[in-house]
Amino acid sequence: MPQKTAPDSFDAFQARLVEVTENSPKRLRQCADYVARNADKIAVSTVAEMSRAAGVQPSAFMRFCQLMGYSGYSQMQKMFRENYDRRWPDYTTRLEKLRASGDESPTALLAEFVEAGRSSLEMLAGSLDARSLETAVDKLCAASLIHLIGLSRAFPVAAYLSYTLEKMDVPAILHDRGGNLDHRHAIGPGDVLVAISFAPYTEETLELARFARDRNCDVVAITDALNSPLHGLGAIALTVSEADVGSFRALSAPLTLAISLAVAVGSRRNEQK
Amino acid sequence: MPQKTAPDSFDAFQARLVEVTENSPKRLRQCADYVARNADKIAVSTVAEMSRAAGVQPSAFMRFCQLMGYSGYSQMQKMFRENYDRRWPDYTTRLEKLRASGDESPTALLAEFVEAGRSSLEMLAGSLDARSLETAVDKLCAASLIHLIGLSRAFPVAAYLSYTLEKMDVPAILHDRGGNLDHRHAIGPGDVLVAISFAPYTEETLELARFARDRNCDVVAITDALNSPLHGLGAIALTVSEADVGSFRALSAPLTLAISLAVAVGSRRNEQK
DNA sequence: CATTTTCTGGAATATATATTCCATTTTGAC
DNA sequence: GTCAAAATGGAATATATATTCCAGAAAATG
Repeated sequence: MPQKTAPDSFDAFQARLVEVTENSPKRLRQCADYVARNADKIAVSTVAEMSRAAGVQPSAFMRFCQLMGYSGYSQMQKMFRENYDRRWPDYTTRLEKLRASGDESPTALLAEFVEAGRSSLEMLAGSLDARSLETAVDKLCAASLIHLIGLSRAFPVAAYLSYTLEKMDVPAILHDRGGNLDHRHAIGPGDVLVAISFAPYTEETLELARFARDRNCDVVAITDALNSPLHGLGAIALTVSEADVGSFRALSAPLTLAISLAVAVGSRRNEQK
Repeated sequence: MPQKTAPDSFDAFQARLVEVTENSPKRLRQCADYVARNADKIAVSTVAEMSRAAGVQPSAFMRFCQLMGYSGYSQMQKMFRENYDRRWPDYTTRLEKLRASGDESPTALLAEFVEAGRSSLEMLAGSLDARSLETAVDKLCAASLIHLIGLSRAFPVAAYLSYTLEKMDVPAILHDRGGNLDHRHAIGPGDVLVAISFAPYTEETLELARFARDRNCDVVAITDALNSPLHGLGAIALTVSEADVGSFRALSAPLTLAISLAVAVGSRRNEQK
């Protein structure tokens, strides 16, 4: 099986990995998938550690190494140790370099956004009100149907919530205005609306939130500032601010909040069943 | 002398190293000097290799380790391997621990996702290939029309790209499969496709990428692992991996990459006008 | 459904590597 | 220069780790 010559560069390794993944039995593919995500760990880990992390037996991992064209784990690891040098420089120096390379370059820009994202996440962890989060989870667990709305810049957050909830078998509907169709009358008693909006606040989102409130449905708001109009509706507000680069903002913090919310709700609901 | 507790951080290690160097016999100092210059090699080398490189016997190197406060080379190496990469103790096991300890509160979960997001961003800055990013920006600046596709979990990223590009007056179309309508024949010569997909890779995304390639359009791929099928298409690949919590992943890193890309393209195009 | 082939897990073994030990050499003090 | 103390190198041993092997399970084939 391991007729081909062993990949001796990172690129060759990558190419072979793609081939291998295509049609391989379950365990081998598990190895390939794990390795694809964690290739850098090979240099400093034992087969035992790698196989455990990949969720397979050491012997299965050995077979994977052979499939990749190596005589065994040791030979594969050797390749990584030899190429290990400057491939993954440490974060701080890398970031400085990225920034130094001129304001307008894409890498400098990336460095800025990475920094902004990191500090936004820090703020999120530090300042989100734990009690509001608890309440939001409680309400969403009790809901018969969860409605989601988020337009313009907030749309990716709403879409991701929709994806995650569906994956966890939690009934949820995304009001995405596709075809300019309205589904507001699907909002019934016992339902909860999650409304997501950042400045400048989309009127349609606010309006749906008002509609839900008038029908005595709870509203959970994911928004960006204390003066957001969503606060005025008596919504359970989760406030999350995102640092900006120039006038642009990534969505790291709101998305992280969203997935935490979804997973918390999903796992609690599935336990109750 | 080696009664002190073993240094468990790089700084502590360094401090101890200085002490040790001061008044030590010849061979031990040789070890200290070599290690001072090549500390990073410890994680991936054996005692034999280290001692040979330092010009001493393995046994001398062992004595050096003990002088440093460790029980032996293995313990010292362990410290370096653990600090080698900050995302180590992987999140799956941490979540298991968290669950085992009964702390299943949404706040704890949020903390996990925040941590995962922060380290993903760190990885993004540390490992993204600057040249690929440059090439991607060049191609996208030259494109007459930019096509975007990303389905399932990748959809929020595609949607956000679409939003940002439009805001910056860059002509772009999101192939979102709404109404199950296809728009592939809108892809013309001189256009570029940005295909976004994460495991498990969506067949429709791959297919559109193949279609674009067959029409001689460049494809920029935002994907998550080395074995992504998008690599096989000769696409300009931007690989970004996201740490997971349990089996869930937020999108902080891919989204940050996406907005950097969009802003870089947008501002360069607007300059050129 | 029976039969062959492939795949899998775990235990047994081989190998590499770390670690200790001790005879010999060097160093420093008187 | 002699003696004691410290340092050194290399061989012997212990330990960790990789690797192989095989019996049983699962899939594929006819």
